[in-house]
Amino acid sequence: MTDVFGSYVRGRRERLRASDRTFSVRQVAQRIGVEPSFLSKVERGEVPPPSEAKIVALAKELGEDPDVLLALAGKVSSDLQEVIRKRPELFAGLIREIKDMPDHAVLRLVREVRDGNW
Amino acid sequence: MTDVFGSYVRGRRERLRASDRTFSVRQVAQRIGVEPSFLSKVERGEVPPPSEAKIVALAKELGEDPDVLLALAGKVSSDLQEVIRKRPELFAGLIREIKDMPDHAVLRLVREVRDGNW
DNA sequence: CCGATCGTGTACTATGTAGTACATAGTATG
DNA sequence: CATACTATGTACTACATAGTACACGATCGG
Repeated sequence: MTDVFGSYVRGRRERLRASDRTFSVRQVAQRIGVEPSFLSKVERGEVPPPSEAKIVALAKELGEDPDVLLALAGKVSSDLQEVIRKRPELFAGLIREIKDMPDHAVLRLVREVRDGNW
Repeated sequence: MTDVFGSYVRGRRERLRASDRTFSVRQVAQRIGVEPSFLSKVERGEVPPPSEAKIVALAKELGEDPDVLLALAGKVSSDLQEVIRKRPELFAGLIREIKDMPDHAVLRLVREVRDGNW
C-alpha cells in the first residue's frame, strides 16, 4: 500500500510549513497531542496511522476533511458508523443500492435531499 | 449495555433448537468454526462479540440479517466501510444529510433509487 | 443405566493497537 | 560558531482482540 496516509500527511504538513514555521513535526505533534517521534514514524509509514481522535485533530490542524484523512487511514468515522448501527437494514440497504452509482448521480441525490424535496 | 448481542444470539439459537437438535452450542460452534466454550461465553456476554467473519457465519447459520447482527455487536460490515472509504466526501455527506430522516423517508429514498428514477 | 452429548469453567496465548520516553544526530540562524 | 530547534532511532509498555485447549459435571436418550 506504499503508505498513502503518511506521505499525504507529510506532504500537506510540509506545504504548510513553507509559509509557517510552526508546522514542524514537533509542534504539530504537540498540538495534536502525541510525541514527535510518533508523528515522525506515522508520516514515514513506519507505524500504522494513529487513532481516530488523533487523525481528526490532525485533519483540523492541516485544514483537511476529516472523513478523507480517515479514509486514507483505512477508517470510517465512528459517528457515521453509529448512524448505520442504529438502523442497519435501512442504511446498509441504501448504501448497497447506490454504491456503484457514479459520483454525479450520488451528488445529485445529496442535493435533491438537501434542497428539501424530502 | 447488558449484552444485547449474546442474549439475542442465544435466543435465536434456542428457538431454532426447539425444532432442530443440531442447534446446540457445540454443533453451531463447530459449524461457524469456533470452540464451544467460546460460543458459550459469547452468548452469555462473558467475552465481547467475535470477529466480523464469525458473526457473519453465525448470521447465516441463524437465518438472520448479517448487518443487524453486526450492529448488535457494535460493528459495521467491512464492505460497507469500504464503500465509504472509497468516496468519503460523497458518502459521508450523504449519510450526514439523511441521518435524522425518519425511516419511511429513507425507505422511500431507497425505493426511488432502486426503481430507476436515477 | 450408561454412554454420548451437552454446557461451562479455568488457564493460557498470539497478535495487534496505540502509543511514551529518551537519546542522538543533523540543520539553520542570529 | 554556538545554541537552539529539528527529525529520527531505539527500547519499552499497557491494553485490547480473538480466540484455543482441555477438563469437569450435568443431562438425555435408547
